[in-house]
Order: sequence, then C-alpha cells, then structure tokens
Amino acid sequence: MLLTGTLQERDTYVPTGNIVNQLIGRPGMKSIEPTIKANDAPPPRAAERILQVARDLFYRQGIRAIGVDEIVRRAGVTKPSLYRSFPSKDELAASYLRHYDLEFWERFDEAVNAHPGDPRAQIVAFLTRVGKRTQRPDYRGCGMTNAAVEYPEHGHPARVVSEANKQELRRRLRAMAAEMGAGDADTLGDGLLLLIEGAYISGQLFGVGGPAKSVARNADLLIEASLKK
Amino acid sequence: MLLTGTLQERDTYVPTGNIVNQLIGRPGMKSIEPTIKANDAPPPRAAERILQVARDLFYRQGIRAIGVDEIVRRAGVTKPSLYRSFPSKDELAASYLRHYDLEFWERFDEAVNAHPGDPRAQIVAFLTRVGKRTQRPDYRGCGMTNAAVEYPEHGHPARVVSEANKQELRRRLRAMAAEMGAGDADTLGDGLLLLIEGAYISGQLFGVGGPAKSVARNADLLIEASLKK
DNA sequence: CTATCATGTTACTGACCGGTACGTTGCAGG
DNA sequence: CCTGCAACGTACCGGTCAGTAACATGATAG
Repeated sequence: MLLTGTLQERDTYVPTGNIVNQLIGRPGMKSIEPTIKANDAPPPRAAERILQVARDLFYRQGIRAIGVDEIVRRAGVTKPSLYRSFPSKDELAASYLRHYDLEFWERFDEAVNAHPGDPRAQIVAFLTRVGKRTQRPDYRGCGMTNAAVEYPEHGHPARVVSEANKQELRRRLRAMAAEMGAGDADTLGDGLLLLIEGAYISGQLFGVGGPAKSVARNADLLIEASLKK
Repeated sequence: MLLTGTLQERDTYVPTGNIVNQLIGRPGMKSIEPTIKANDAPPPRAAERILQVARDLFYRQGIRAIGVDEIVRRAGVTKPSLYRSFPSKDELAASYLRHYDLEFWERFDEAVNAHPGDPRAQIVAFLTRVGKRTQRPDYRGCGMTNAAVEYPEHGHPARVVSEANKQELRRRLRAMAAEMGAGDADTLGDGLLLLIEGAYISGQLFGVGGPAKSVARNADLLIEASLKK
C-alpha cells in the first residue's frame, strides 16, 4: 500500500538505435566544388529538408509533441531518409539545437559588436531585441530552455547541447559584468541570466503585453544598482 | 518542393474522451461522516493514490514523458480506476497543477505573513526560500512553468491552470511593488517576476551552484534601484 | 436475504511511437 | 551499353499511447 516504488527510475539518458552520422558539423556535405557552373539548383538534399522542417516544428510545438512521421510527411520524404542522416530522433533534436545555438550567438554577438568596449550597452541592446521578440504573438521562448524542460534526463543529447549553451552564456555574462566593474560581478552576471531566462519563459507564458517586454529596463536598473555598490 | 504545409496546424486545444468528473475541487468525496468511529483507516481511495503518484511523476519527469500506464502501475491500480476519477490524462495533469497551485500560494503567503506590512522583506523572504530550493540536487523548477512549456497549445487544461497562476502572481507582485512605493511599480513587479521565472528555469538547468541561488540578492538590488528613482 | 452502487478487475481497441529490413530508382564512370 | 553505388521508397516491426467495454467484488441499505 505504499507507492510500490520498486521500479527502477532513470535520470540519465541511455541511447537507442544505430550509431552513425550527424548533420550540423557534417563532414562532407556539399564539399568543395560540384563543377564550375553547377549551382543553378542542385536538388535540395532530403537531410536538409528534414532538418529545416524539424527546426520549425520542434521550436513551435515542442520536441516531444512532434513525431518523426509528421516530420518526414511535411518534408515530403520518408522515414528511412531521416534515419540515414540522423542516428535517432534525439540526435535530430540535438542537431536542431546546435543550429539554434549558432543563431543565438549570431544575435548575441551582433549586439556586442554594435557597442564595442561598452558591455552595459551591449547587454541592453541584446535585451531590447529579446524584449521585442517576446512580444511577437507566436513567440515560443528559447529553444534551448524549452528542450531542457522537456528532457530533464541527464545526458540526453538535446539537453547536453542546451546545457553547454547556457554555461557559455553564463560565463560571458559574468565576464561582461566584471568588465563593467561591478563589485560582485558573478552575482550581477547571474542576475542578468535570471532576467533573460525569465524573459524567455514569460514571453511564451503571458504573450503580448507580458512582463518580458520590460527585461531591458530591469536589466539596466539591476546593473545600475550593482555598479553603485 | 516547398514544404507542403497544406496540413492543418492546431494551436488551440481540442479535448478528447468523456466529459465527467474532476478531483481537486471534488464535489462529494469523503462527504461528511462515515460513522462516529470509522476512521482507523478507511482504505485510501484509488483516485487519491493516482493523483499522488501523478503529481510526483509529472513534476519530476514531465507530463508528456509519463504515460497513464506507468501512473496506474505505480499507484497499484488499473486504468479504468483512473478514467472513472479523471476525464482524461490532460485533466489529470490539470488536477496535478491545481494542487501545485494551492501549495504554491501556501509557500508564498507564508513568506508574506512572516513580514506584515513589509513587502520588500516579504519578497526577499520568499526568494530566499526559492533560492534554497533551487539548490537541491533533484530540483525540477516550477511545475506550472514546465507544464506551459510542454503544452504551448492555447486552451490546454494544464496550460489554463498554469496561466491563471502566473497572472495572479504577476498581479500580486505588481501590487507589492506599488506598496513599496516604487516609481514604476509595474516595471518592478514584472522585473521580480522575471527573476523568479529565471530562478525556476536556471535551477533545473544548472543544478547546484547555478545562478538561481543569487535570486534573492538580485531581487533586493533591483528593488533598491527601483525605489531610488 | 437481496438489490444497489461504487469501486475494483481483465482484456481489448485503433492510432501512433521510434526504428529497420529490403527492394527500387537514377545517375556516374567505364 | 552495362556496372556499381548511393539515395530514395515500400512495407513492416514490436511497443506504447490514451481510452473503453464488460464483468467481478464488496460494502451498505432496505
């Protein structure tokens, strides 16, 4: 009568399926030269179409919510094509996140490069754009964050990518806080990270008009307070 | 060749299955008096065991990750017992969240009641406890937030409960910010909400030693800055 | 003792899950 | 032209998904 509980629980990922290829970070795709002229439209590879569709669906609906059947149907291909390019659905999800990671750092560095030597302005610029994006009616937050929520299991391919991204983000925010001359740079960096994650989540929770739109303002206030000390 | 896209997409929840009972907010369960003496151990109702197991599993593993078969197996009951007490898995998830909502406000009000008339101390007290909880090795964030990430579909029973909880939290935080005398109370209230949501997420993303442990300190700094204006 | 009724059970449904064995097609190089 | 091979599709696997029909049990009320 006491919740049996005899059954094993798993909190660490254990893979299934074959052990082959990848895509993002792909070795020999579209290698060097098809020929001199051949680029008017080399038929789009199935793998690329799959990844493209998967990115869209995974982000908007969630990874667990989307089956591989739906991905291949929308991509106009079949399942073996998927499994020839990706070892498993979990690895396809990881590829989606690796692509997301690239895009993320592009956006981040764009804000950084717009204000050389001024980390405070860099942060505010980045968060102003984040705040704007959260106000789009179909905003679905950060793909990384969402994936980590969907897969709490340690070692899951999607979670691994997600955690690495967040660790790096934390590192950079703390470095920027130090560069600002904050008394407790680590605390400020972490505070900024909390605001960012809060914006990602609140953006999809509250929709337009939600608290995420004030993220840049609040970050600036927090920086202000942290520098005064 | 252009991502077909002819298939309908759904962003609003449409229910399945029967249309019967509930549990949290249950009408006639354990009504008034079994008899004068009969309370040495009235056999625990299956519905309660199910809800108890579901709460644990849904929180720790996620709702989508847990099937009804596993719930009833661990609860030591069978599926029809589940479906007699809950109209669907989605409604069971909603019941789980309604229970979570109750517990949440208990914790919140506990911090509030500990510092009557001092909203700033109330917030700091609440966030100190949140920060501590995020440092537990198996911390999994806020059940409400996680559910909203798992179910982006508008109108999904779980998401409805979750959104209501967050709306109310936002309302109270803004009210407390106003009570503090903040110049822009709404911005401060929203900033606090961002920090809280950030702590929930970061807690499960980074584990022990993550940025969430600084949430109370950062909230206090943010309040400080917002009052000075 | 018997009728009632809530609660338990076994056994099943069709759809979908991720994943795969194997045959077919189309294109390049000889 | 034929061969070889990679890229594709057909058809299927066992397992699990949420949900249900039909029946058994056990306590209570008359």
